[in-house]
Amino acid sequence: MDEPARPQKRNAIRAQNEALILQAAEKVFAEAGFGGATMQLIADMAGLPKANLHYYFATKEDLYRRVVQNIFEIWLHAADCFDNAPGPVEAIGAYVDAKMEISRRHPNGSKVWASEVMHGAPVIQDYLETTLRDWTAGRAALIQNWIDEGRMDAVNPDHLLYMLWATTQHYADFGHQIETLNGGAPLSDAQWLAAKDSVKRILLKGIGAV
Amino acid sequence: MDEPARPQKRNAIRAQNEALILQAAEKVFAEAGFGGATMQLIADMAGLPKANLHYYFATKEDLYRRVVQNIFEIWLHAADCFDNAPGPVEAIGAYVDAKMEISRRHPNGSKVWASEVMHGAPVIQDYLETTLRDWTAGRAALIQNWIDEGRMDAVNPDHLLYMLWATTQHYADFGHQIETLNGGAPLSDAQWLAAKDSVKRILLKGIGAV
DNA sequence: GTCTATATTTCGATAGAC
DNA sequence: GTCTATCGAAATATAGAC
Repeated sequence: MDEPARPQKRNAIRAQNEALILQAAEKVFAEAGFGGATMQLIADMAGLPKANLHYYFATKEDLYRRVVQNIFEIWLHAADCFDNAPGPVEAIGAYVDAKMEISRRHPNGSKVWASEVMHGAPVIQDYLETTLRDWTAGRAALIQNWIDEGRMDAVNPDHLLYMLWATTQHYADFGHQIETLNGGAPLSDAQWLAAKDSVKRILLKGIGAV
Repeated sequence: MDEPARPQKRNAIRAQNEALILQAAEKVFAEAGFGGATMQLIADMAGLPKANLHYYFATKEDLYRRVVQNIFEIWLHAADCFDNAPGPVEAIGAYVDAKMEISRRHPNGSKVWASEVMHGAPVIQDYLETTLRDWTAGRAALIQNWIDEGRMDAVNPDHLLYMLWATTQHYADFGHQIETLNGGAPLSDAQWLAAKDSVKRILLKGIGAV
C-alpha cells in the first residue's frame, strides 16, 4: 500500500509546516524582495533545512505566489466593511480603520504586495484585471451614488480610492521611514490612533462628507 | 607620463558613460529590485559590455547607491517650492504639483526609492536620519505656524506630510496597478490633470485651508 | 578606455540515505 | 516526512589582450 497509515495526521503536519514556511517567507520577501530573498534565508528563519522548503513548495516562485495570494485575501476581506455601511462617512471611516489596522498588523504582507505591483505584477496580474478591477468598479459606482444623492462632493471616485489605498498602505510600506522620523521608535498606540484620525478627518472633510 | 593627453576629453567620456549606465540602472533596479537586477541586464540596456560597468562603478552596490542618491536630490529640489509660498494653499498646491510631476516623469526613481525604504533603507539610512529628518522638522514647524495663525485646521503636521508623500508617490509606485484599472492604458494628460486636482482639492479642503 | 574570457561564489533545485 | 551532500546554472567581479 502506498497510502499513508494516518492521512489526517500527515495533513496536519503539512498544514503546520506550510504555515511556518509561509510566515518566514513573507518576512524575508518583504525585507529583501523576491530577487534578494534566498531559500536558505527563509529556511533558517523557519528553522528548517532548505530541502524541506522544496518538499512543500516546488519552486521559489510557487512559495512567493502563495505569499502574495494570502495577502490579497486579507485585502479583499478588509473591503467588506465598505459595503454594509449606510453612507460615505461610515464606509470610508471603517475602510480606513481596517486598512490602517492591516498596515499595523501585516506590514510585511503590504510590502510584498507593493513590491509585486511595482515590478509590474508578474504573478498577480490576472487578479488585478479581474477581481480588483471588478471590486474597484463596484466601489466607484457606490461613491458615485453618494455623490448623486448629495451626500459628498463630486470628486473623482477612482482618484479617491487611490488616495485611500495610498494613505493607509503608506504606514506599512514606508513604516521604516516613519519610524526613523519618529526618533527611531515605532508608533505608539496613541500615535497610531492619531494617524487613523488624521487620515479619516482630512479625507472625510476633503470630500465634503462631514 | 602616466597622465592622459587630454584629461577633459577623458572626463567627458566618463561623464557620458556614467550617465548612460545610471539611466539604464535606474530602470532595471526599478523593474527588478536590487536583488533581481543583474549587471548583465543593466549592461545590455545601456548597450555596453558588462565589464565596462565595473570599470565605471566598482560594485553593483556602488552603482545602486549612486542611483538612489540621484533620486534623493530630485526629491529635495522638488521641496523648494514648499518654502517660498505665502501660505498653505500655495505651498501645498505647488508641492503636490511638483511631486505629481516627478511621479509622472521619474516613476522609476520613485520606485527605487520606495524599494530602498521598504527594505529598511540599507543604503540611505544616514540621509533619513539627517537631511530628511531636518527637512521634515522644518516643514512641520511651518505647518504649525499656519495652524497657529488660523490659516488651516489644527491637523497633525507629520501625518499631513505623510499623506502628501503617500498620495503623490502612489501614482508612480503603483502606476502599473492604476494603468491596469484604467483599461491597460497610461493616464492621459487630462487624467493626470484630474489626478492632481483631486489630490489638491481633497487635501486642501480636508485641512480647512480653502 | 574597451572587451573577451574566466575565476569565484552563491543560489535554486535534487538525489538518496535515513 | 527529514536532512546531508551535491549538481548545474547564474551571478559578481576580475584578468589581461587590444
